[in-house]
Amino acid sequence: MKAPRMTYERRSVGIKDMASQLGISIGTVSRALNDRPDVNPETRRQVLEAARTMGYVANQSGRSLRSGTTNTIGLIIESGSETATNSDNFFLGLMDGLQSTLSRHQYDLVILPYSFEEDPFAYLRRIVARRLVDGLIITATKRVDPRIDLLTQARIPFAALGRSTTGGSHAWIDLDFEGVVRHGVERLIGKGHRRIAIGLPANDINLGYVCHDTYRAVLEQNGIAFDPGLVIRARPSEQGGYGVGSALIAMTELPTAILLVQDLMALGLYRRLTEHGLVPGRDIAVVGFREMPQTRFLSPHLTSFQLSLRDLGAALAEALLATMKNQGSANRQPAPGRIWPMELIEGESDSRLITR
Amino acid sequence: MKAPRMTYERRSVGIKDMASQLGISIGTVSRALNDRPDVNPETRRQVLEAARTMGYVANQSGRSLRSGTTNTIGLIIESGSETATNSDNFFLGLMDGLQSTLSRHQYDLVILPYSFEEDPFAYLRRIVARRLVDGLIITATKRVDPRIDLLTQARIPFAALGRSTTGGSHAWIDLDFEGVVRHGVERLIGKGHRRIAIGLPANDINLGYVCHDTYRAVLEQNGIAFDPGLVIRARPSEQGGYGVGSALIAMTELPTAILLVQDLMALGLYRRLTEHGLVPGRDIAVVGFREMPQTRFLSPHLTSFQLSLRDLGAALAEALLATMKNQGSANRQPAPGRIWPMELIEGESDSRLITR
DNA sequence: CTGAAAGCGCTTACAG
DNA sequence: CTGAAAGCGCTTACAG
Repeated sequence: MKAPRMTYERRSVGIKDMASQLGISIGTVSRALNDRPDVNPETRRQVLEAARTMGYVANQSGRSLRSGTTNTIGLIIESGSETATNSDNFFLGLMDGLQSTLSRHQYDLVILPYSFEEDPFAYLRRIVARRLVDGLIITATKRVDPRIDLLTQARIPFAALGRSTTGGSHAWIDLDFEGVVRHGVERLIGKGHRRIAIGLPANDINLGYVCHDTYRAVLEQNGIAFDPGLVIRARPSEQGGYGVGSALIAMTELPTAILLVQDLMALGLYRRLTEHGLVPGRDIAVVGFREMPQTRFLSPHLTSFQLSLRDLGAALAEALLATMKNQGSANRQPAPGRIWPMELIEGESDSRLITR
Repeated sequence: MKAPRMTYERRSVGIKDMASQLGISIGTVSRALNDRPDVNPETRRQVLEAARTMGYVANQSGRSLRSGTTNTIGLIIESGSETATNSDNFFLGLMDGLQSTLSRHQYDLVILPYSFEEDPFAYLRRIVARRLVDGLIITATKRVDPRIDLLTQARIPFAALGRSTTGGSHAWIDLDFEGVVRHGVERLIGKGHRRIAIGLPANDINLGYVCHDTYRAVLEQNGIAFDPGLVIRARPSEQGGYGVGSALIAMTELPTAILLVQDLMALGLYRRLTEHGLVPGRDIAVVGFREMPQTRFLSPHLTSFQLSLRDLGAALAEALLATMKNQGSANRQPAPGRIWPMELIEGESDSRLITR
């Protein structure tokens, strides 16, 4: 009543092959391979040698089924959406940092993309139920995000890129939007600007609030009246930045400065200003958000903020690994959230004094 | 001698829970869930209902171990390298097309990133041996690529993005570099250009050959002597394009036109030309390679070639699925290679007549 | 149409 | 230090 071998053609060398080749039991092979202490050094040597020559690597399904772990961490990202298409090199940089840190801890990274047409919650539920991964990094975290409750309940260790009001003690890292807005606005005020506009992405409510509030607070702390007309919301893309440019031009009086809180907007803004005969840095001071390959070539050089995506990825990986270690222990520590600092890089887009 | 449950905390509902809840055997539960024909419709209904309410999804490891398949397709990409950082939205677009086609065939897509510091061959070998996926898409295919032999030997179905001289009958799709060069050069000749430079990526030998040969052939077919001094090799990035600009400027006589066979080069070239007081389209005709978000904003609009990344991803998925179906059947068809056409989009960067 | 049972490839507590 | 054996969660040929 032996079930037929379904995978005959693709059969690769298994632990039994190793054992019979070496004339020892599969248990010993397994122990040697998994660095158990109680193995004769010579036996271990032979096993490792045989694994190398026979090309043996443990079948992950067998291993996972038995041990309950997959040694795999998943990074969940949205594919195909406008945001994703534009966030492009952000994720590739992040992946690199995640990857290098995780592999040092014997974890593999897999990226799990869900289409923007799909329900992110349903997708995540499937991933969780299938037990594909030991831990997860979620991105595009929403202000209210049911995925956080799902993962907490399922007791899957995870770390979130982005703050949320959902949940309470999960690990997260978010970019320092307050810091960017505060630093940017204070810098412009310091250079004598009083009419300072701000360009915000229209898509993410949480980020929008954070930036808006900080912007207003910094102005008022400096005795400048908040003018809601100077808050411009646009899509998080070059196109959005172009729209920000149009909005500026349409104002009865052009602000002397603008701060953008989305990386790609600067491209469209520069283009719109140039089309209109305005020169960034001469006619209006511009401070951008994140320095990236595309903005590095803007002329005049854009003053903006820098972060190491690789380091951010590494920090996310560390946060997740800490959660996983913590999960096992008796007295759980609440996982801390963390604000990721960004460093101002001075360009010439806001260096000149502008008076009107 | 029962092994202790290691995964107590994270235990989720399994097939046994379903069976005991419904008062039937696990075999019947499995059959109902897997759409076997020989199940009482009412039983099936109850099972599906219970799966929904209890949140049951089959554990992938159990399933894989038994069936020998994972229902997962892997896309292998390099993370962290210069190429990857710049290829950015290319992969996100591709993923979207792969994803949507694969999910229609009940496959999940996972992205398997390897660090540029890692040996791609060793990485692939591990993936293969662990039996993580049922099929693979490999990218950044080299002219001579040992990965192809590895996968062929291991009998893992795969499709390659990019041509190779390695292997013979595997599925692959490559962009139509000949077509782009032929079309681009002929177009420029048609507009009266005789001194036409070409900017090629310095990194990929195969692509370099293909483009170089086509460039030369088209020129000679049109009675124009090939001048090796007009072939400029540079890194596949904005920086590289900037260097191409410098090389042009350094020539004793500026060519009247240039064709770039890498998408990002146009950005750097525009910048370098502008810095030097030259206007693309007025002082030198420029034809770019692939239209992408970053080049869409160049002024004057860049004449370049367009492709749908989503469609390309879908085609790669189809090619892989055909291979997988084929693998089982008795008389194997050789999997065909395919050249992916790109469509010229007219801009103003090469519309004006330039005489010197 | 359904149940009982084998077995996929591993890891590991236990006995020696 | 090693072997024999149980069992992780499934799928499926077989018997009824």
